[in-house]
Amino acid sequence: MQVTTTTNGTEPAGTKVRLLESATDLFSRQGFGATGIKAVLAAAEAPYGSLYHFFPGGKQELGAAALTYGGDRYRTILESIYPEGRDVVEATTDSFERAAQLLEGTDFGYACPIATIALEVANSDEVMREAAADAFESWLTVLKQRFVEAGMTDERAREVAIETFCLIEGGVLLARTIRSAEPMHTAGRAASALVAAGLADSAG
Amino acid sequence: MQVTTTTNGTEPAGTKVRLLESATDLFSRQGFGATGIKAVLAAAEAPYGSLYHFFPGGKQELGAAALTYGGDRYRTILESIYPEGRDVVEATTDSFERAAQLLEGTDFGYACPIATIALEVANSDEVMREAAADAFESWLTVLKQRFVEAGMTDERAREVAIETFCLIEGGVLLARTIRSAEPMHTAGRAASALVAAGLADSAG
DNA sequence: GTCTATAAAACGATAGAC
DNA sequence: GTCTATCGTTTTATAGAC
Repeated sequence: MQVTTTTNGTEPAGTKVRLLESATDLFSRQGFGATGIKAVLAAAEAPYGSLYHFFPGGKQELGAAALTYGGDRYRTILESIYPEGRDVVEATTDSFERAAQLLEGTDFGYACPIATIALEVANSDEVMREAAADAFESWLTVLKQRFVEAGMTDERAREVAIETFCLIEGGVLLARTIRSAEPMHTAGRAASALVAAGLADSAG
Repeated sequence: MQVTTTTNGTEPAGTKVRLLESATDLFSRQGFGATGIKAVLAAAEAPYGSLYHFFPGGKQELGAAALTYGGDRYRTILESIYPEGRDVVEATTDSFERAAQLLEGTDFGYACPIATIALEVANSDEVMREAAADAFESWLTVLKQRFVEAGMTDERAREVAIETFCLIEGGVLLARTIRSAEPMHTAGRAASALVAAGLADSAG
């Protein structure tokens, strides 16, 4: 009787989740290629062989699973920042301010769980690239849905979702590199303005 | 009599430049950690030891030099897209369309020469992080200068420069990951609108 | 079923031949 | 001054002990 199909078990699931959390954290902050599986195992306080037990496909399978895991986690956060009914301009401003605080609070160590890895594997690993693409699309879907509920057309809502995404990802990249939260504040104001413009256009 | 101080020499400089070009290309598309120096040397058709001859500091020095080299090259391109006197809204639209065409023309292999590496080293290699930061700041300076010349205040010009940067970098990240030029077109329209808004505000 | 000890390969770096 | 052959380490992956 196999119980390794779900991660909802009582005891044996713990190691797998710790592995995913460590992998998401290390891969996103140091890069996928630069992080050895040994470092992931050490951070998760897991024995060597457990990686190949939970992820028979080795580092690639762990990488793809970490992208899915990190993508799901941030989607949940996004849904909590944009609860149904909340003013979307306000929520947008809030999401950038939160990211800015997180960056400053972690000495600019906070990183997008997907971006670093996505840029590395976009042209070299199709399996991982698709996992990253699915994660990004799930975020865009959440944003689009909220914008539609706020009154935008489907087409306009997707555009504004993409604009918001680009500003936050570009902001994190610049903020981490120059070690300043300035880009997050600036990008946040621009995103809020674009969301407001999208609402105004659709309201005609 | 040493002639290794400049890269302008007749024959011996060729290898160094080829090394920098290969490094910039491979590091930005596959990642710094995932790319071995052997692969860089092979792409540059340079013998093994030449790397340590031109870059005694090894891989780190090559990485930092590649960031400076790639940063300078794109700054030159940026200056050609935003020549003095050209309408900055038009130039902004143009820069995103060019990036979109480049992405489609290279099967989404085109990548920012800095972004991938910057995300990898932002929290692990201070020397390379500073090289990446200098490159980004040099691009922002070009944009800001053109925006000031077009009539924006210093403060507003830097803000709009940052917004444009974030949209293009976020756009390239998303486009490469989902293998579609859609984000570049969408981000381009948003950037042009933000530049136009910046001009209108300053003209107020 | 869980983990440790080992193997084969690739890495960055260097010493020394030309 | 230019390059090749080699060193020691670290990497991923596996085979087999418990």
